[in-house]
Amino acid sequence: MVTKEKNGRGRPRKFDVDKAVSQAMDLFHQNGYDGVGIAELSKTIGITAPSLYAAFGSKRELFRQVLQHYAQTQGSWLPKALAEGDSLERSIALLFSKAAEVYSADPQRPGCLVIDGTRNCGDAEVCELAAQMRRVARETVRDLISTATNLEASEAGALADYVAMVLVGLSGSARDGVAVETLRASAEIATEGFIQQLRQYDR
Amino acid sequence: MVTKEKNGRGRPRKFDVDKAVSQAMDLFHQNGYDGVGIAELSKTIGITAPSLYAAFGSKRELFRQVLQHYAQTQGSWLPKALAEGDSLERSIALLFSKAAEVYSADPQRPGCLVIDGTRNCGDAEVCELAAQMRRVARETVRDLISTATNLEASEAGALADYVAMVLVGLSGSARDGVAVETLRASAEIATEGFIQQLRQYDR
DNA sequence: ACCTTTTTGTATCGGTTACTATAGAAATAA
DNA sequence: TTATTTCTATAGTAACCGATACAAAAAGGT
Repeated sequence: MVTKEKNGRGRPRKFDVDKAVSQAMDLFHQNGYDGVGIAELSKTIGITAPSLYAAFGSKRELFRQVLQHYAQTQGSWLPKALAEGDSLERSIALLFSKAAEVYSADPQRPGCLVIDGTRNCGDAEVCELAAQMRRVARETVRDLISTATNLEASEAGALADYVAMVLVGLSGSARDGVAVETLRASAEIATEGFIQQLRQYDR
Repeated sequence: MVTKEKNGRGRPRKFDVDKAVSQAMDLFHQNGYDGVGIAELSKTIGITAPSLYAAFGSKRELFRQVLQHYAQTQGSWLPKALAEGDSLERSIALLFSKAAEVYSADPQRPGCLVIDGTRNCGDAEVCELAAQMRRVARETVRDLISTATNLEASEAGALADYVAMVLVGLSGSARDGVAVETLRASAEIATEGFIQQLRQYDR
């Protein structure tokens, strides 16, 4: 990590903040934002509630840091997959198949934290945090489509919305317990739909 | 309704049970199972908590009745759409486009209660109730595919899983606030993927 | 009128939620 | 050492969770 706050004068803290964020990420990924309580968080991290609040301010702020950490670790496959393909079709195919694998890789933490971590969440601000990250991801996909083709903005947008819808479907299905191979098969069919529509736009 | 219990001996109840189930359905659809409390339920229905428990037994039992009511009203479009199309391709196209409309018809209750109502739900039994209904829907789709084509069981199953994944994607996207037209466009692309894969299997 | 049955409202149960006031413990700086 | 800073633990806040004990109220049966 870049932020390595130098030790001040006071008593040094007994736990690793980065590790705590990572542990919190796992919990939120498993049970969603509302499904994880301060008691479970502090117990898992191994500190008491006041220490947690001294370090992160609030459950909401902790989740904000968790989302950033997620984007830099678990969620980093998305921009990578988009950059790897040698063509737009291959990039999307890679995106969908990678999603199928990643979303079902850990049976205890299926799906995507950004997509499903705040579903049915009562805290509107927390929902907005995840929504913003989803918007960024959608724009990344849309920009790739725009730069790789000569499509109109509305057409590139429609394709990006379709990609987003498929990712939501794969994440939710993984959360419902659908197996990897099943997910991958659905991802391939979804890829064919994308290619088909792309060619229809492109002519 | 069929069940019209004749008035017994005791004090007559002051509220309509069916109407109460309908109101509870709306609340659960809006905020998910865990997102609705007994206080909100009883306040909306217009009764006190003891009356609610006397009529339904528990929050879990109330939700069970809500799911059945949902299947008979809001969710009845699914088997209808599957039966209406004059071909398998048309049936799936109808299914997806109908889903896009229904899931975003009411901005206050987007998506599907069965798909997203128990997402991140802490009660495992309640999750299983919804999961069972999803399984029934998947089998309905699979049976239609099997009877309409000469595909192997695994191929029909893969197509049914794809259809389920798309429905999850449409419901979740609707819940994320995606507009009707956007949803419909994604549904059409998803339909093309289905048709493409169907033809590939069929040859 | 009296008894039985069922629903009603009041008031509350124990448990959990996110969060914090207070004070002591452990480190550094002077 | 003394003072300052910061973390830690104990204990507790008010509000909410699902679910109830209790008794009065309102109906039918006899």
